[in-house]
Amino acid sequence: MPELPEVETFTRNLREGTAGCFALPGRIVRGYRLHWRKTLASPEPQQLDEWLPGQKVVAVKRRGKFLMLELTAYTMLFHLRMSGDLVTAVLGDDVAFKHIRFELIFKDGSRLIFNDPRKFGRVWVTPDPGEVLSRLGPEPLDASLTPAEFYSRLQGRKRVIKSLLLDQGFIAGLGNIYTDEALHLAGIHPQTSSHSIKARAAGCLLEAIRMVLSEGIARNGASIDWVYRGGEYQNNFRVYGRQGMPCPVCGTHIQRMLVGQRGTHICPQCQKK
DNA sequence: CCTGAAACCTGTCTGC
DNA sequence: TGCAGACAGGTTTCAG
Repeated sequence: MPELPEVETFTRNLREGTAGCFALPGRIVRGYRLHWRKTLASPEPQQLDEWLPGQKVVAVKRRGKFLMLELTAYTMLFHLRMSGDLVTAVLGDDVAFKHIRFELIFKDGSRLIFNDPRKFGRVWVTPDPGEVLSRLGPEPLDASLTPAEFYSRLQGRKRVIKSLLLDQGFIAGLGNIYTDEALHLAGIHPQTSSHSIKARAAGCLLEAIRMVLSEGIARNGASIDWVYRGGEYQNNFRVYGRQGMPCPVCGTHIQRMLVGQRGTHICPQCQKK
């Protein structure tokens, strides 16, 4: 489900609290419950029995599409993949979620619930989060990624631009929605070879990526179907899911195509090869 | 190194 | 109403 803006929204809510979601920092872990074995990527469950009790939540952070709970001596990482959802509740609450895969239980009886219908989501606990995050590319919103650096990275690869933007090792956090939106905003056809993008266009693309991600964060992410709720960015889509509808820039009908086996939405007028 | 296909899963929607 | 098939915000692995 979620891309960078949606994970950022979860992160902010769990760090600071919001209506219907309480803040995690300061809570002490009592234990956990694992309802679907594969959801726990690492370590083995018996290792968690040893590691988790007594750990305090020190901070809640995001890196790419990973949400990180920094504990006293370990880091717990969540990847929500296609349908993961993180919600808070109190022990004993009758929770309406039908697909709970993992729960983190705190000493005060509160709990963090990982609900995930499609079972693609994963949880890691590790003393060194670098083990899980080492292959990620740069954060798109981090100022240390300069237009010159971004251009140079594009030049170093010879791939279809949309597939490259979806590659988390190239840049971390973009998914199918924000990639389509950014390419449209930058006026770049998704099948353009990364190698052929000029410095000026690369600068536009980086700027477009930052615009759509910032706007997504400002609107608490995008809610499209039953999976994720609470976001408003779906009301600002320029092309995603709008096949047959007019381009907001020129009025041409938006087309849907496949690029790297992913549904892709373009304005054929604004995004020429 | 690059691409496409398949696998991992369940839920929803469309068309017959 | 029932049912098959397509499709879904992601990532990994494998064949060519």
